[in-house]
Amino acid sequence: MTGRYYLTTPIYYVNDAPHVGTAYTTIMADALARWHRLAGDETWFVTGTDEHGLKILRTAEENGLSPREWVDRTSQRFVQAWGALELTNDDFIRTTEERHYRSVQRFMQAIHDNDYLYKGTYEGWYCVSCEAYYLEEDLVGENLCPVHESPVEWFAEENWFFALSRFADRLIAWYDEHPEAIHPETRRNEALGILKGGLRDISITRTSIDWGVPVPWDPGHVFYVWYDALVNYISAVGYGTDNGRFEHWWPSVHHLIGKDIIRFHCVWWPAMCMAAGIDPPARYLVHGFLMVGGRKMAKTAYNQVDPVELANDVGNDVLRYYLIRDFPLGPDGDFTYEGLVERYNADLANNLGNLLQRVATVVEQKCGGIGRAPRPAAESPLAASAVEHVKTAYEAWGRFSPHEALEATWRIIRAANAELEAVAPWKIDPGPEVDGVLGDAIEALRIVAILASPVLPRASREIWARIGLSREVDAPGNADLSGSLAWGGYPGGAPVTKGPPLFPRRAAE
RNA sequence: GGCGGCGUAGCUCAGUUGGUAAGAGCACACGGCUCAUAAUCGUGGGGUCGCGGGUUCGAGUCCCGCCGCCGCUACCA
Repeated sequence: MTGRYYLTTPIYYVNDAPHVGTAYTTIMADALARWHRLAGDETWFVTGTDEHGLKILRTAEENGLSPREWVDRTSQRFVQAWGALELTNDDFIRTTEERHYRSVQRFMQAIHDNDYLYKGTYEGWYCVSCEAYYLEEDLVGENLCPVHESPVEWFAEENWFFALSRFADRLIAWYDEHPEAIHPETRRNEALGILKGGLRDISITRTSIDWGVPVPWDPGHVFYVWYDALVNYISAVGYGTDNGRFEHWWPSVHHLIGKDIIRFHCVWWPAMCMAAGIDPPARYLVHGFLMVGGRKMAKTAYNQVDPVELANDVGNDVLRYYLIRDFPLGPDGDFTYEGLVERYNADLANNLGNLLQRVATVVEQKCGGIGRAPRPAAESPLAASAVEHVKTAYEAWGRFSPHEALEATWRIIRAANAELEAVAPWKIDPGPEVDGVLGDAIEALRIVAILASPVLPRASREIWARIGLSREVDAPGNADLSGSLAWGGYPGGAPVTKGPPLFPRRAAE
């Protein structure tokens, strides 16, 4: 299924620090991107930061910096966090970049040219922190913002409106024709619910500030931050600046988003695309929230865990494994340190790490440290189940269900442990039987390393090194059912080396 | 209020269009093994599938009502 795979995360608001919630989204995206590279797809993975708006302007002032200096500094926190977590994004888009300005202006100009914009007046109670207007009845206490409980301000300004209301029917029709566009289905229903409820035009420019992308046909206006932000998905691949490149990647895009921003991504954004005359994005992958002790890991809360600190503590691979194995892409999940340790000990230390260790020891004792080739599929008791689980894992990745893929992958590990137990090569003299079972076990490790590499990039490389393979475990195209993932790829004759435990057991706390 | 979703073993969850599947992993108990990170392998206990009705030869699986939790409700990531 070699194809083109353009994957995005939301761009993160630069005033906030990276937290486990944003790390979850970005790590999930990274794993999906790694899988698709592994499957031989031409892959482009982009994340970035959202850097406009009044809130940023004000915090910059509070810090005695120009907005430019402020966002240069704060966006680095994201660049550094993703670097520390060894994420493999191909680009990092910032909404304050020149290329983004040019794309936004071209894009909005196209919408304007197509007569979907008109001038109107908007006034109401405005919360600077939310960058949003509120209806009077939604305010709490003495004119306080319902989210921040801080005073709102009365704003009245003339701005440009986008005729979103004209797109409800077209969007419904489009989603009818593209039933796979939103995953999982429950989120698709939510989006359709929004559409069927009817849409209201929305104002998309501001005159009250100048920290934003200027409206090209009306000096003094800048685009409202949300509208400028969504365009990142096309500015990052050259819309209006490198159209050949844009057409290469669009619309074969997958937007990974949280369930809270469905309205913007599944309603506003495709409507904007239609208005500008380009295809709506092909697919949305909507994930749930990580909760801590049953509570939403809100970005405004103080009970946040620093994902880099956590990763430094437990290891990048381990954090990745926990987030991807324990939280299906869709529902909410409860993030706990205990859960992480439990998962780590059971799957990584006891199953995978220990399998590698015991195999290395027995190969050393019985085979002089030289790995044996696996038996042919027809003769190996392990092969049949391995092949089946490989297939399941492969398909699960394709279904955006990496947690299932990992579950299937670990079945191979269990089967390998069971076969070792059944034959007990450590009890018998060197010979064909010992060679066969050890070859099978090494072969299982080889295959598992490939399948797990999008989630455990470091450990997978280490496993391949220890079983004496020199090629890259994550070489593009290695996820190939009839190629590298087929039974029997381990050549035998390579040195198998023992090393320190891959994943030492952690004491529960 | 409206719309949508959820409620399955102690925990996290699977359960296609209703019919021998009430399951997996973890945890727990017992047994085996000792190559391995007190790891591993085997066996087992345990669930009225939120509650109450209904449809059906047969319902976690469909319908109605109720209870509990959650999301969205129209410019908060």
